[in-house]
Amino acid sequence: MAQSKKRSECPISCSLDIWGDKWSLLIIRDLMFGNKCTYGDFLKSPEGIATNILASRLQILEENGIIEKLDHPESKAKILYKLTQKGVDLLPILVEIYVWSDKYFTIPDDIKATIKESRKDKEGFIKYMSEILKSKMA
Amino acid sequence: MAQSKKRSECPISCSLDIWGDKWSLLIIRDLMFGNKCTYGDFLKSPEGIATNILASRLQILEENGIIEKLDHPESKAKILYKLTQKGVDLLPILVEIYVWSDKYFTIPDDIKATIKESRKDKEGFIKYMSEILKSKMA
DNA sequence: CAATTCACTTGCATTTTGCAAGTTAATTAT
DNA sequence: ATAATTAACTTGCAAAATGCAAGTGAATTG
Repeated sequence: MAQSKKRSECPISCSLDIWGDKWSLLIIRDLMFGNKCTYGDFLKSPEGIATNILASRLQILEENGIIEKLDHPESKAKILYKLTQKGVDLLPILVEIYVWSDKYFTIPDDIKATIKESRKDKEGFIKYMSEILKSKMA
Repeated sequence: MAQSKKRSECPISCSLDIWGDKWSLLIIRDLMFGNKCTYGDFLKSPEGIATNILASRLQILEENGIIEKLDHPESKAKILYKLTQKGVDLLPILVEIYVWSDKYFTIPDDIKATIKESRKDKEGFIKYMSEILKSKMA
């Protein structure tokens, strides 16, 4: 089920082999900014990912070391998904996607404010967010 | 054939609706860094995109204002594809993908050198590359 | 003016996606 | 204690997207 084989040695291509689809970065977005960390959380996102697709993406992301599965502190029935450092390091990419979107799309106001924030001091924002995400990392 | 409808108002989601697949960013990479600008050029890239997929992606990218089609100065049989400003503005995203890849993949040496370059002065590199790309813009 | 190049298009098999309906273990409600 | 609910998946199947090979037609080259 893993990402079968890479198409070339190109870093862009290798990256897309892992998370270059319509869903993976949304899961990562949810983990980064959405305060979501369970299977059920991801299902609730407005895009409406199908359950089987979610399971398959989570597996690929885990196999590639972007996320990991942990026991949920509240319940044995739940699984806690979290970003690894490799996953957290995708943050600058997501930030640049936000910045690009901000230039070319109409963006919901709350997100727009955060983007504006991040643009003022991109490095600072990324460091700040990374710290928050790391602190969530058990 | 256009990107039918957006899944949510989220900028990440809207962005992925346009170029969130395994091929679009490779075409954009070729236009940015590969000195490629024709249909035949894109076909020659090592990943081996199928002709019908290439046609479909080019159409979607054009419909979304990322690229445009121009008469090729050398021949009426050729079409010149180029990035619009909206396309050029994807550069920071590509750069961050390179930077991430550099940390987690083994990267071909020539690309590695350019990434190292870009990391030294990210803003400068992006400005410099943008100028080059703009100058290619007829 | 015949062969080649260029940018596609078409047909079809394979793969992936999307949807609905399970399944199983853990938890909560009675 | 047990019944209903929740959580994280899995399964089956239809629909859509992808990949491959073989065209097509206009422009260009030999």
